Amino acid sequence: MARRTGSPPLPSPIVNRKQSTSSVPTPSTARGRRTRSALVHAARETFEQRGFRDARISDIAAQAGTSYGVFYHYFKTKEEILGEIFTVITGEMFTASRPSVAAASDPFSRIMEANRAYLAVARRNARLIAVIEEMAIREPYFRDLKLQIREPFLRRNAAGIRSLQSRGIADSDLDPDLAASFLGGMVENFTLLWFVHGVKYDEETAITTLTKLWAHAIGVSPLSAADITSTPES
Amino acid sequence: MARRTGSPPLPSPIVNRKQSTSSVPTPSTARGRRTRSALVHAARETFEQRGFRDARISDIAAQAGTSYGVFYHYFKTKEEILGEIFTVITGEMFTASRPSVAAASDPFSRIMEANRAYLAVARRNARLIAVIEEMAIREPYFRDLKLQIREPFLRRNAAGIRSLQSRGIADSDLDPDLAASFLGGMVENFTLLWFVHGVKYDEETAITTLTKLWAHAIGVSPLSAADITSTPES
Amino acid sequence: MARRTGSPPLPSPIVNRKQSTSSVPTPSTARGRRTRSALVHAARETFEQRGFRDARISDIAAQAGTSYGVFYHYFKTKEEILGEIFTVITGEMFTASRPSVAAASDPFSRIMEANRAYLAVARRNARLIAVIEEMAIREPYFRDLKLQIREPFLRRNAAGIRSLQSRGIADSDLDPDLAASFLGGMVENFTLLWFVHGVKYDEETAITTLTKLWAHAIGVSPLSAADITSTPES
Amino acid sequence: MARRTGSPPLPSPIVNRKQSTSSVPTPSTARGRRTRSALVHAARETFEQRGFRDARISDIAAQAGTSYGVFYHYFKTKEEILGEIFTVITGEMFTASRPSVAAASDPFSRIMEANRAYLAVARRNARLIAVIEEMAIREPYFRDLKLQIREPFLRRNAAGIRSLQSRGIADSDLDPDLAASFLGGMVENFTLLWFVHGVKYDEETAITTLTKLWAHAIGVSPLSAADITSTPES
DNA sequence: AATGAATGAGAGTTCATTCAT
DNA sequence: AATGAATGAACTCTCATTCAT
Repeated sequence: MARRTGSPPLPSPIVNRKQSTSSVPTPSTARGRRTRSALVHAARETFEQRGFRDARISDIAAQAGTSYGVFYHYFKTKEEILGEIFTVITGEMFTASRPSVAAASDPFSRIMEANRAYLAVARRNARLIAVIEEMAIREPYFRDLKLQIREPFLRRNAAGIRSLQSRGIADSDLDPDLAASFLGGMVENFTLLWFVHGVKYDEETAITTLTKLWAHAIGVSPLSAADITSTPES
Repeated sequence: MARRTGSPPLPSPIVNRKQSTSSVPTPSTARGRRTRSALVHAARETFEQRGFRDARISDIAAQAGTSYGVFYHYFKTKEEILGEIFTVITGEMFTASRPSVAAASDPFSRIMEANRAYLAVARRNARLIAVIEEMAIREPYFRDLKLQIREPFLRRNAAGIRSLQSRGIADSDLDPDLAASFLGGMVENFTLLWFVHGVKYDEETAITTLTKLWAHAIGVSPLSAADITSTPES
Repeated sequence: MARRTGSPPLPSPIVNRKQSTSSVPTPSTARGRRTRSALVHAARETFEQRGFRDARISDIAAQAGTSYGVFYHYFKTKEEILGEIFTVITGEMFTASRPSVAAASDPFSRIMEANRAYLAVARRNARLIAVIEEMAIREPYFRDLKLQIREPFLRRNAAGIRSLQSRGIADSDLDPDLAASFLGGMVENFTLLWFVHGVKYDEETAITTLTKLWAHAIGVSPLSAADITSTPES
Repeated sequence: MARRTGSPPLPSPIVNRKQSTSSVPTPSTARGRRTRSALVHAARETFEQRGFRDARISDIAAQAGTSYGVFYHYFKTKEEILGEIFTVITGEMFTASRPSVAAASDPFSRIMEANRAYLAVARRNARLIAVIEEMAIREPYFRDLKLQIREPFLRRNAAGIRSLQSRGIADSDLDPDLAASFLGGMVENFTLLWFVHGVKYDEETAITTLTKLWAHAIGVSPLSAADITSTPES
C-alpha cells in the first residue's frame, strides 16, 4: 500500500522559508547615501538620548526625517547600525587621545597630558560609551565591543610603562600589562562618574590628583622625572 | 571633594514612579510574611539571572511559587522590590569587606587584606552589582543606589588615607577623598572585568599588583611602612 | 596579562534569553474555561471564513468577544489552536461517517450508504477541510494532519474491499489498499469540487453515479450482489 | 451535468483586482521583450519554490536579475503574471497528455496509456499545479483557473466514455460527464498525493491499479475490450 | 526602460497592571 | 490573602506599491 514518507519524490520538498531581508551597505544613488547617513546620525543621537534598549526604530527614523520602513532598507537590526557608529567612534577616540605635548617633556607631564587628552575625548563621547557600558553587562556582543575599544589604550599604556621601566624611571617590579589595565580602569571609572553619572569634580584638582596617583603608582615622581630626557613611549 | 548632584548633566530618561496603589509594607500574618519573603528571594534570583529589565513580574512570581497578582499586593513596582534587596546587600557588602587582619599589621598588608576582603564580597555579589551598574547608566534611581553603596567604602578608604597622611606614611599632598574615590574606582573597574565580563586573571598576581599600585599611589611602600605601628583606619 | 575568555568565572554566563510564554491548556476557573472555549469556537469560525493564513489573531479575539492579548494567554500560536480544533473534527468525522444501514443489506447499498454518510459529514466540515487542504500544500504540519485524517477512512474502506474479495464478490485482482486510497480520493476530490469550489451537482444523480463507479471499479454489481448475504465490512 | 457557478456558495474572500495603473502587454523593443520574458520565467521558478503567497515581488525581480520597480512596468499584480504563466501551462499539459499509443489498440490499453501520459505531464508540472490547488481554495480567480485547466481533460474523457458507450463497450447507464469528472478527480487526487505530498507509490502497480479501477468503473474489462476495433476518442 | 529609494498600513507578540472571584 | 484571567498600549518587522531620477 501507499506509504507516506518524509521526503517527496520531487527534487526538493515544498517548504516555505522566508529569507531574511538583506540590508544595503552602500547605496548606489546620492539620495540613498544621504538617507543612510541621516539614519546613522539620527541613530547616534537617539542612542545617546535614550540608550540602546529604549531607542525605538521609529525614534531613529523620525529623527532622520524618514519613514518607518526605510530603516529596514539599510539595516537589519539596531545592533547593525550601532556597529556602524562604533567603527567610527573607536578609531576617533584612540587617535584623538594621543597626548599633544612635545616628546621631550618629562614623564609626569606626559602622563598628565595623556590623561588630559583622554578625558577630553571621553567627555565628547561619554554618552555613547555609557551605552556600551550599559549593554556590555548582558550582551556578549557589547562586552566584546567594550573590550575591543579598551584594547589599544591598554597597549599604549603598557608600552609607555615598559619604556619607563627600561629606563629605570618606573618600578620594574610591576607587570606592565596589568598595571596598564588597572590604572586605565581607574581613569575609565572616573570618566563614568564624571561624565555619565554627573558627579561633580573640580577639573584641575581631579586631573592633577589622577595623574599623581597614576605616576606614583608606577613609581614615577615629579621630582625624579624632571631631570630625565625621555623618549616617546607610545 | 566630589559631590553628587541630584540631576545628572544628561537629560535623564523617563522614570515612572507610580504612587497610586498602596503596597503592604509589613504583612500582619505569618503566611503573609512568608509570601513576601519568598518574593524577595525569588526577585533576587530572577534579577541575577535575567537582569532587571528582562525580569518579568511573572518570572518572579513563578520563582516564588505564587500567583501573578500577589506581587502587587506587596510591591508597587519592580524598583521597589529591588530596593528591598539592596538594603540587605549594601549592609552585607560593607561589613563583610572589613579586613580581617590584625590591626597591628603594617599599612601595606592592611591594604592588601582590605582589597582581598573586598574582592571576595564583590565576587559573591557580582551579578547583582552588575544589575545596578547596568541600570545606573540611565535610571537616576539606580545611579543614586550605586553611589549610595559606594559611599561607605569611600569614607572608610578616605579615613584610612587621612590616618596614614597624619602619621607621615602617606603622601600628604593628596586630597584623601579624591584619592579614595579614584583608587576605589580602580578596584571597582577591575571587579567588573573579572567577575562580570569574564576577563581571566591570575588571582594572586592581580591582587598583589592592585595593592602595589594602590599603596605606591598614596606613597606607601612595603619597606617604609613595615616598621610603623598603625592605628585602625576604619 | 589579562586575557578575555568566552566563559566568565561566574557559574554561568550572563545572557538574557527570553523564555517562550507558556500557554494554558486547561484553565482552572470556570471563567477561564469559558473564555478558552469561546476562543476555540471563534477560531473555527474565523478559519472557515478567512482561511488559516488570513485569519488574524485579532479576528479570533474579536469573534470571541475578548481582548487581543487573551489569546496568548491560552495559545502560543495559531497552529496550536487549530490543532485543538482538529482533534475534535477528526474523531467526529470518522464516527459520523459510519453507514447507518442495516448490516444485512447488499454490498451495493452499503457502498451507497457509506458514500451518503461520508458526503453528509464532509458537507458539514467542508470549510475546515478546505483549510487543511490549502495548508497541506506547503506546510508539512498540515500535510501530516491531512494524511492522518484520511488514514482511518482508508483502513475502513480497505477492510471492506478485502471482505468483499474474500467472499468472491469483489475483484480479488486488486490491491485493496491502493483501491481504497484511489477510490477514497475520487470521493474526496468530488467533495472538494462540490462543497468548496461550489461546482453544482444534482445530489441523487451524483451519489448514484459515484456509487456505481466505485462498485463497478472493484467488481461489485447491483445485480450480482443483491442475492448475497453480507457481513459487516467495517 | 456539473455546472461551474460564477459565485461560490461560500462567502468569497476579498480579491483585489486593481485596474488603476496600466501595464505594458507587449514591449516594443527587443530588450523590453527579454526583460518581460525573464520576469515570467523567474516568476515561475519563484512560485514553484515559495508558493504564490510567499513569493515576493522582490524575489521574482531578484531571480530575473532586474530591479524591483521594473516588475510594475510589465505587470499590475502577482495574479497577472501568474495568469501569463498558466496560459502556457494549460495548453502544454493538454497536448502533452495525449496518449501516444496507436489508435487501433484496445480500450483498456488506451486508458492505461492516457493515464500514463497524464501522470508524466502532471509530474513535470506538479509544483505549479500545487500552487493553483492551494490558491483555488480561497481565491475565485484561482478556482476558475483550476476548473478551466480541468475542463479540456474532462471533455476528452467524457467523449471517450461516450464513444465506448455508443459501441456497447462501456456501461451506457452512466452519465459520461459525471463519470469523466469523478474518475478524472480520482487521478488528480492521486497525483496530488504522489507528486506534491510525497506519498510513495510503486509506479507500475499504481498505474495498473488506477487503470483497472477506471476501466471497470465504466464497464470496460481487459478481456471484453481486446477484440474490438476502437475509434479515436479524443 | 530601468533603477532602487521611500512609504506606511498591518500583523504579531509581550507584559505590566488591574480586577473579579 | 491569594488567584489567575483580562486588558491593551507599545513595539517590531514585512512588503506591495509608488515615484523621483
